[in-house]
Amino acid sequence: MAKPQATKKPRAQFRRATPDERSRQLGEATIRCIRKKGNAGVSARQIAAEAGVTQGLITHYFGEVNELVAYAFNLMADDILDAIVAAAHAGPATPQGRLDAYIEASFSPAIFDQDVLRVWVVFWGLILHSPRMSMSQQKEYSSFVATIETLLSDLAAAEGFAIRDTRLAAVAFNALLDGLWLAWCLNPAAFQPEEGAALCQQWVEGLRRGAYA
Amino acid sequence: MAKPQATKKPRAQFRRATPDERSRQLGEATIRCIRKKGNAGVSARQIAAEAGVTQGLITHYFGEVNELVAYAFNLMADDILDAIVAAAHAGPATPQGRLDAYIEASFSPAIFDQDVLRVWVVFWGLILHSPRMSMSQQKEYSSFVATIETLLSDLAAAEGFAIRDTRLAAVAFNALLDGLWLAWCLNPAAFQPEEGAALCQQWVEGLRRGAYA
DNA sequence: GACGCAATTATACGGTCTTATAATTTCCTT
DNA sequence: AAGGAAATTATAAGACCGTATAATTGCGTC
Repeated sequence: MAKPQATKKPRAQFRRATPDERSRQLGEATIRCIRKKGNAGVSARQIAAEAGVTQGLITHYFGEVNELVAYAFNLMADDILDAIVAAAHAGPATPQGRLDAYIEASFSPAIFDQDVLRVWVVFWGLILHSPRMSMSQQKEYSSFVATIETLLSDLAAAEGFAIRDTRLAAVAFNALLDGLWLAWCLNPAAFQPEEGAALCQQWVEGLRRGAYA
Repeated sequence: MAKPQATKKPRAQFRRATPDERSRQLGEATIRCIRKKGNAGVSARQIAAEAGVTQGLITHYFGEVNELVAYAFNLMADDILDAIVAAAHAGPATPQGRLDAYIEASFSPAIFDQDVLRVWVVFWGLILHSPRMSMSQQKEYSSFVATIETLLSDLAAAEGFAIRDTRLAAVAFNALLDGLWLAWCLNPAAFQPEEGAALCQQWVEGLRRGAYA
């Protein structure tokens, strides 16, 4: 038996890409891996395979896997906030209309989605263990609360009711949204998305009636 | 150099235990491992070492690690619910008093604790991937909501205000609690625990004022 | 069109993981 | 006090993982 000319093994062809292209490609592959397998999907090998490249690229661009995951977190959080804010601005140009649109967008299938929570739970786990991730989270959280704060404050001004501490009210509203999202994703039988949206509206009704004054 | 009499290696002594003892011992070791390292702490080797036994016992009693983790989840969830319910019953024997005590207990350092969330995040991740864990979660969730539902319904009866759907109101209240817990643990600078409790009280005030009628 | 640098692939090493299996010990029963 | 079933330990096999290093190739530049 002779294996004559195969002295050198063939090597895969590849295409060079810019750092931005590769980073985003790897970041999106990371999110897809986590969507599919949760924590079990976070591995340099799997992510590289999902992106169609070799593991070395992760080391090359991010040094270690955690750094790539942190990048993916920012990518996804920004996308979600952008989508919700865009939805809010696309609604009727009144404080009430924008807040309604914000709520509606939060309960839309793109976000009220088990797969999305699956990704988020992995991020939470990392935030609790990595100062690097924690810093990113604080930034993203502030953006969410600030956005809600503006919506609530505009509504209060338009309708003439008082809120003692708008920032805290926004914290509560955001917590209610996240809590409903979490509960529904873990157990979709607990309530209907529309019921969740109604509960948010009722929270706002409490605000109107001076419960937070 | 001679190693004369050591033909047979010594074997560790051990004590037989009842299935209940061992299960609980392993379950508690599991929780300690997760508290310390999150997902990274979920491994048969580490848990067995933490419990001071060998890995074989986990296979012997639980078959696979996931089954042990599900057991640990039930253990911890029951403990927490019991603690909060006990606190509620220890408060003044009025609807208002019990609800206040429930809120206060929820924001106590034993629960409003990063380490506790760290454990919970791991459980959430598993719930989203394992039907077995999901069933446990649904049971625990129902217990929490039912408890709150009773508290709210008693309060409404005592004070004479209306709630259209008490179950949904309880879902919202629970979501608010979980959302605040999550936000604070991920970012303790976001607000003070007392501020969180106040936000819950204000939610109840909205209930009183008929926002959920 | 050849050159050379950086992007990318390929490969190897040491470690931990899960599960399975065999050997040993405890303790209940008689 | 002896015997035996079940609990427990010990060990091994095979897979994956993260990181480091060397080899190759794409592609801008001269």
